Formats: sequence, structure tokens, C-alpha cells
Amino acid sequence: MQHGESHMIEEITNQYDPQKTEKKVNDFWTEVDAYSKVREHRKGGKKFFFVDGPPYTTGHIHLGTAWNKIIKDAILRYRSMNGDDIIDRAGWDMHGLPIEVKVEGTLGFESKKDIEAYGVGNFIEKCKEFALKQMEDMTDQFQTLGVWLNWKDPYMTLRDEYIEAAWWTLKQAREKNLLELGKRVVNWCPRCETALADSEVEYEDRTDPSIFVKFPIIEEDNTFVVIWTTTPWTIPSNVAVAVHPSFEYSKVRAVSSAGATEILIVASGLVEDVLRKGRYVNYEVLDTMLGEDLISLKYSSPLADLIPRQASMEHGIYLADFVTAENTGCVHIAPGHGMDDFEMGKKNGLPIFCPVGPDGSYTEAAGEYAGMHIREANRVVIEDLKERSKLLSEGFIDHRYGHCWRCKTPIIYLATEQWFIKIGELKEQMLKEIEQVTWFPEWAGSARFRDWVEGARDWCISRQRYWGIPIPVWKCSTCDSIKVVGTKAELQDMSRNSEEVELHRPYVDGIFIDCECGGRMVRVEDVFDVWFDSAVASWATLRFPQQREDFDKWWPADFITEGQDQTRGWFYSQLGASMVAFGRAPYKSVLMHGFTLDSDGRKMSKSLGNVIVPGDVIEKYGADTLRCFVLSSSAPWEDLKFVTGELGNINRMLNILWNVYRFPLPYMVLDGFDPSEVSFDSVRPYLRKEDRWILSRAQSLVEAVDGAMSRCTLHKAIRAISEFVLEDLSRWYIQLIRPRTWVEADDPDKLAVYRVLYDVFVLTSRVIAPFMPHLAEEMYQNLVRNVDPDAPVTVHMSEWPKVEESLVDKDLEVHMDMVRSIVEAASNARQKVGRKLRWPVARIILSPANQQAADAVNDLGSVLMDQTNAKDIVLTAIGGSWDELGFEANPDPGVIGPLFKGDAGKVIAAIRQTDAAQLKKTLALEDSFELQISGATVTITPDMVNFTESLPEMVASARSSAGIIYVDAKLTRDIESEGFSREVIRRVQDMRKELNLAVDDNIISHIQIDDERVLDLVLDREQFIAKETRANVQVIGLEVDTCGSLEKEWTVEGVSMNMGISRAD
RNA sequence: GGGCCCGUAGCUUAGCUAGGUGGAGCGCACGGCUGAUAACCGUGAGGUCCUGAGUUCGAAUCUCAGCGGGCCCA
Repeated sequence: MQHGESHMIEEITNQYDPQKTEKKVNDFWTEVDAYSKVREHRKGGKKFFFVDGPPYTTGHIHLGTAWNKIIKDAILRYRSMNGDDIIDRAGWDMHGLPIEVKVEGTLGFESKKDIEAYGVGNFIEKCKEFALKQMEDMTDQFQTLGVWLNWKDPYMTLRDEYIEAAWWTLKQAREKNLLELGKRVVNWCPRCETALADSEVEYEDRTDPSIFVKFPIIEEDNTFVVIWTTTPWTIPSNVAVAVHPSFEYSKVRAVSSAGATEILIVASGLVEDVLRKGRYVNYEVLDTMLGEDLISLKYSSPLADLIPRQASMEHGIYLADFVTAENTGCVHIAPGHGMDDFEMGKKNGLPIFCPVGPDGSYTEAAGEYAGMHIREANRVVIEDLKERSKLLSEGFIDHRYGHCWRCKTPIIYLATEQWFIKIGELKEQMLKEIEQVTWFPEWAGSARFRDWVEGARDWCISRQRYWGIPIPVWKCSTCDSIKVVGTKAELQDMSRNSEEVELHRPYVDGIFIDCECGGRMVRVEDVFDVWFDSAVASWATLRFPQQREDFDKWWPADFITEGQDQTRGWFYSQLGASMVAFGRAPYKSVLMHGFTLDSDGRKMSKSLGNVIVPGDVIEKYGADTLRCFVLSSSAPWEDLKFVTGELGNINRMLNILWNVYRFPLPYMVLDGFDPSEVSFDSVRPYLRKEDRWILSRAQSLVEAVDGAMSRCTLHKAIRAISEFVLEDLSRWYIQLIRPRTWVEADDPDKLAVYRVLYDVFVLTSRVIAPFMPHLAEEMYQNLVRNVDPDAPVTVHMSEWPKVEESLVDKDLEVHMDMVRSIVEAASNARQKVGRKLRWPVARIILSPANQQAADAVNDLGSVLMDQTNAKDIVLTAIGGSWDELGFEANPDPGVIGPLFKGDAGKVIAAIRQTDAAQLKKTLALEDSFELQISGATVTITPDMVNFTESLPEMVASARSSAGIIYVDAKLTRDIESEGFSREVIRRVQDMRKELNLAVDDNIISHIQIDDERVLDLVLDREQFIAKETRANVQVIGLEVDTCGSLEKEWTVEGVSMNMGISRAD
């Protein structure tokens, strides 16, 4: 962007070409390092600490992540222009199962054993390489959206400095006694062989067995308690049965079709259902009792002969409130395989029997089942139950079931030893902290997040995997005491090892600490749940605990924004970790945004094949269009339906803005307009009403955008801009000022327009900058930087416009609104009377609806006359009628008939012949009228006649909010002359265009008109035509040789005209 | 099954907080304009305001129940 000696605005000739513009602008930003300069420029301003929710490094962005970053970018650009000093390191979530699973896939691995064989070190290197590559790809993709974040120095969860933040946090948990090693039932993926957090479990539909099983009651012959389960593989782990204390249960004698009988215990209300399932043909209720009466019963395992432990164990019936009146009302309890089961087991001192290993295979404790995988076990267990006549029914059920979020394997529940953060002890404080945060929308915090936190359980943070932050717990193999290490330096110190060490597995596993007991401390093998990684982002991004200074100055975050799924994710994990570390929320305000859905409102997913790739949209419409689309189509917190057709709409708005901006440039360039020479003050005396109006509207726009930004209603900001561009600038102001830009002399009226347009455009480029950063830059560089090379290097460094009260005139805005509605109505009326806008009308008449409308006409009469192409404007009294209106008297035969009987016909005819205006007036004044009919006088009263208004010849009317408008389209010679002249001018202009002439080229024109009367009318305005078409030589006549470089025949209002024009040299 | 959110013209939506005759844009039909011109403007048709009940003189708006969609949970 070099400039010559003269600093001038440049003409732009091309169409709006977003690809070209955006490429040019992006290159420019890179070339001058615009991002860094802008951030540097605001150093020392009001601090704004933004934390980027780190996307997982999958390698490709999708519409949701694009939307997310676009929201962030728009808000940050706005804050920066408002003077804020911003921290905005981009973040990347790079550890965890997704990448492990991907890398396993590329290496063809199937289980953890393959990884161990390959070498953990090698495996980790692959994961790291993979994550870094994906991060680079995604960075490029985000940058094509025009998103400015600190891409050069992002925070990455795989960096040692980041890992230390997690370590330090865990150490806080230990010191505050919030860290616990406990045996709990956790979500477990048997393929990945690791625990999963609740948030890593995905619920999907799945078909599972649905079986009813009979557990034989001890000491009661042929008696069974019936349970239902969808997981036959957990029957070998059964320890108890739960019943509801206050349900009624029945003991029934059931008869099978073969005539055999059995005594079954189920909830009374479910007896029929259960017996139908078991295909019993008859039954008899022997006894009923409450659940609490059943607890004395003992039963034996149906598989006792296959599993020694089951044979030796006592099985009882216990009470639980979670039992529902469904299936049998008796619930199979396996404390090793269910959360509720586990809790119940602990409460009642039951054995936590869990004969299933990490890989999903039964252990030796499972007796005959040892070594079998639970996947096969369902079938085998069902067979075994059948053989033992303990299966009452088998079938299948479709239900929602949890799956591993990455490998999609159905999860199981396993009782294992895991590390937990005791959320239970923090919950009350967390709920209090939620109230301290400003939520957009309010209910995201007060309802949604609050509900989630209220139901939160202790957080299982350990994973039995490789690619993650190693849990910094060292345990003595001799005395079992543990140490939690907070930093790398601490580790080096404790291990008396000054060598550089990478904090990942397996390297960190090779470091040992001497225990006080003389034993050796070894790191526990687990890594962190990845959600713990991102949970510490707000201080890790400030490089805490390595350095404290930035933390003290900046933390906590002023603002974060993520999708609604992060309620249970990052909003939660951050809050939890921050409560542990600092006892307060890590963010001050949160915007929760929605999800992107396809045009049918379904969520976008690969399996549905309805995913839209941001890159494709950018290729077709450009990034600015995509940005405006996602920002404008709904409130941020609502879901975004992606309807391709709407993109065209937005694109059109940008195109119009481009055309509006482009329109005056040729004239300004031609006139050598230099905004640094023509000050606003110098043109102030020459401002017209419409100039003051557009300046006021521009101020109102700033006010509207400010209001929207303060409420995070970004869609309203874009809509206000769109309204301003389309309605105020394109459809109105530009139309009003067009003729003023064609004036050739150095006219102060023209300079005033230039100056106003210039100021409005510069303001517009600033106002759109947060949302359409490329287009804004393009306008700014031309309008501002080409004029003043000392101006800030980019529009994004400029100041956000402050509303200038001196330019605001709300009355004028209201008046202009009125005038616009009058013009619309006039145009409507013209259409009715068949008069084109090109033909002037003698006058328009307004019967104003209120004082404001009357004021508007007085205030803006010239604008009104101009836009309606009217020679005069007539205003009636407010609410009054136009005195030239005629009236028609319509006799009411329903009233007249009965009264005048045989004379009725004559009366009616006479009323029709009477002067309606006179009749109306008299009736109004005297309540009666003496009417002459043949030889007699009759008295007419107001109820006998209705009046309707009638319009004079060639007058049409239309209603508007300002009142009723009448257009008087009667022709006069002068009007006809002007009409035909304009028709001629229009055609010549059209031909000029066809010849591609420059606006200031002169022409020679020959015009032959086939109608003497019309020729005469046109000749009345010969000079005017020549001037408007820039004709040096112009011949108009009946017989003219229409030679020229372009010749055309036209038919104007039925009259044939031949025209020939050439460029004059 | 539960919590929160959403449901307005063929499509995208405003209006809902504070109840008083439902507004736009796209698309469609017709017309206009023509020195922004592969642009622009006007007019018209098009609505069970998801359904049902309630509160009220009056409900798109408030309440309840249901239906459909989204996110999250069970």
C-alpha cells in the first residue's frame, strides 16, 4: 500500500470481490504485522483478560468452532477499539484419548499391549507430532476467518509450563485435603482400558438383551424373586436385590403351559406383565407384603455352581428408594458394576465383588467364566441361566446407553481405585461463585449451570493411559506414603536430579524420590483426565506458577465464551479447578453460545453427512459474509440453523455496502477532493437537512451497536449495521444526493456532500471493523491511509467512534421517517394512476395524521418534492380532508323505501342528482335537507344518505403512517415537455453506458422524432437535454440522419425515436 | 424420565421482559428506476403466531398440560 506524493483517495472500479479483497487484506496484515501492532498500541489500557477455550487438535475446524472463534474475534476487536489492553493467547487441547486413538489407528494397534510393545516413548512422540501438525493446520484455517488471537504464542497443554500448572493445582488439592484415592465405580472403557469422566460418556441408542431372571429363595421351596436386567454379564457379580420399602409386593403361584407351578415374588402392580413375559397361563396370589417385609429373605445365585465365590457369599434383599415400579420392582444389585449398587453395597456392608478386569475380561474370581470377555458373556450367561431354569424371559430392548466418546465402545461400570477431587466439599461455594459471574444469557448460569453443579459428583481425574499430563503423585513402595509434586523444579529437587527432564510419560516415570522411611517413591502410573488440562487454562495461559506477576495483574478472566455443551465441560471443569486452587471463579463473565444445526434443525454430524465446512463457504462468499451470517442470524445463545440461502442475503448486504462506498469515488477523484483540505467545519454552513440526517443516523448506529455489544446481542449489532447500510445509505441518502455529485463546478453544496459521505464512510469502516474486518480494512486504507499516511496503520487500531451528541437530531430522524413513508405512498398512488416517476406531477397533497407529519413536511419539503418528483406540495389541516375532494351521495334504499313507498325511486334518483357537497354540508348543519322531486318537496335526513369521497380526475390516493396522500397527475404542456425530455435523456444515457463512455466524456447526438407534437415538446427543453447528456452537438428534428458510433431505435410512449450518438473528441 | 432453551408466512426471522389491530428480508407475481447498472426501488399475494386448556374485557406475549427440535443429564 504505497502512495505517490499526492495523498489521494483512489477510485475503485471493480465489483465486490471478497476473495480478492480478503487475500489482499490478509497479506497486508501479515506484512505490517498488524495484529501485534494493535495489541502493542493498547498496552497500558484497561486490562481485558480473555481465555480462549482450547479446541481439541482434530486437524480441521467445523462450523461450530468457526462460529465460536468469530464471536470471540468480534468481541475482542470491539474491546480493543475501545481501548482495552488484551491478553488473548489462542489455546490448544492436545492430550488425551482422541489423539491416542487416532495414532493407534495409524499404527494398526488394537489394545494397550500393542502400545507397550511399541514403546511408550515412541508412542508419545507420535502423539506429540500428530497434535502439533493438527494445530498448525487448524491455525491456518482459523486465520482465513480473519480471527485475531495470539496465534504466535498460543498456550498448548502439552508444554511443560502448562503441565506445571496442572501439577501445581493438584498439589493445592492435596494440601487442602480435596484429593482422594478411593475405590469407586467409574465409567470404564474396556477398549481404551481406562476410566472415563461423566463428561466423556456419550449416550447413543443401542440394542441390548432384556432378561428376567429368577433368583431362588433359600428355605422356601420353588420360590423365586424375579429381577430384570439389560446386562446379563453382571449376573455373575450379583450380590443383592433391592426393593422399594413402600411398594406392595405379591407372592404368586404361577402355572406354566406345561402345568408346572412356581412361586414368584414381584411388585404387585407388575404381576400381570411379568407373568405374560414368562408365558405363564394362570396364577394365584398367595400373599401380599410391603418391600420392607422382604428383607428377611435370603436367596442364592442362579450361577452358584459356576462361580465358587457366588456359592460362598450370602445374598440378601435390601431397601432402596431408587427402585422404580417398572419391570419387576426388584433390582439386581452388583456393587462392582453400578453407581447406585456400589453406594448401596457400601451402606449395607456388602462385598464389592468385581470379577472383571480392565480389559473387560473376567478374572479368576469369576470361576468358570474366567478369561471370557464380557462381550461374549451375555450370550453364555443367558444360556447358563436357561439350562438352570432360572431364565423367566429373554428379549431385546432399544435404549440409550453410554459409549466411550472417542472409540464408541459401550462403556461398563467398574469398581476401581481412582483419584478424585472432592467436588462434594466444594459444591456450596461453587454455587455461590456462580452468582458472582455475569452470564449471557442470564439463565445459562442461574438455571442451567446451577442445575448441573447441584447434581455434580466427585470428579474422577485419573486415567490409565499414556498421552496426557502425568499425575504428579509419587508413592512409596515400602510405606505407601505419598507426595504430590507441584513443579518441575520441585521434582528435580526432591529427586536430586538436575538434569533436564520432559514431564511426559515415560520419562517422568523414570524419576524416583527417596522416601523418609528409606524406601523409594515411584510415580503412580495414571495420567490426568484431559478435562483437567483445560480446567487450569486461566492460570496456565498466564504462565502461572512459573511466574506470578501476570497472574496477580490479570487473573481472573474478564470474559470467556463457549458452546452450551461446555456447561458440563469447560465452564464446570474450570470452576472446579479454580475452587481448588484459589477458592473463587476463574472468570467474571461468560457468554454461552448455541450449536450449529443443518437447515432442517438437525445437528451436524459426519454420520448424517450434513456437515458444512467453513472453507467451502469462504470460497464461495468470503469470510466477512460467513462472519456476518453466523453473528446475525440469531442471538448467540440460540442454535444456529445453517441455511445456505441466507448467506446470499448477507452477501448482498456487503455488496451493497461496497457499491455505496464505490459510488462517489469517481466524482471525488475527478474533482480532486482532499478531505484533509475540506474540513467539516468549512462545509457546515452548506449542509442540507438530509446531510444532517445521515450524520445523525450514523451516530444512532454507533449507539445501537454499543447497546448491543454491552448485552452480547451481536445479532442486533449486525442487524443495525445492515439496516443503516441498506435503508439509510443505499436506499435513501445516496438517492437524495446523487444530483449534487454531478455538479461540475466547485460547488460548496457538492463539497458538503463529499465531506459528509467521507465522514460517514470512515465511521462506517470503524463500526463494521469488529464484524467484517476485511471490508472495513479495505475501506479504511483507501479513505484514511491514502489521505493521511500518519494515520494508524490499520482500522483495527483506530478508536471506536464515540457518539457525538452535537450531530444527533432525533426529531430530524423522525421527520425523515415520515417523509420516507409519504414518498412510498406517493409512489403507490402514482402506480394507481399510471404515472411513472420520470414524469413530474403537478402537486401532491397530504392530509397529515398528526402534528409530527405536518412538521416533517414543513421541515423536509424540498426532499419530499424532490423524491416524489412533484412541482408543489399541499398540506391540509391535521386530520382534515382535502377541499378538492368530491363526494358521492349514496341513498340508502333500506331507509327511504319504507318511508316514501311509491315515490322512493324518485327520491333516490333526485338524491343522486343533487350536488353532493351541498347536501352533505346542509345535512351536517341542519340535520335535514329539502329535496325537490317532480312537483313536491320532501325532507331528507342524514340517516337516508351515506357519503363516500370521490377523487378528482387524474388523482390517486394512498395511505401512509404520516396520513393520506393524494397525487395530482393532471398533465400540462410543461409537465409533458419535461416527461418526454427525461425519456429522451434516459435513452441517451443508456447509449452512453453501452458505449462505455467516461462520465465526463462529451458526445455528438442526433435524435429523430416521428411525432410533431412530441418533437415540439422535446424542443422546449433542448438545452436541458444537451446539458444532461453532455452533448456538444445535438440535432433534434423530424427528419434527422441519426448517424453515430451507436444508433438505436426506441419507442417512447408509443412514439418512435431514432437516436445516434458518438463521442466528441 | 429430568433440567434448561427454542417453536411466528414456503424459507430465515422481529415482536414476548412491562398483554391492546402481528412487522421485515428471501423466494413468488406485477410494476418502476437507470451516471451504484451482472446493481437498485415500489406494489401485491402469502399467517390455525406448534396444539389444547386457563387467567383476562382482551393472549403471539402470562400460567398449565401436551407435541416437535436442540444441549445436557438419568
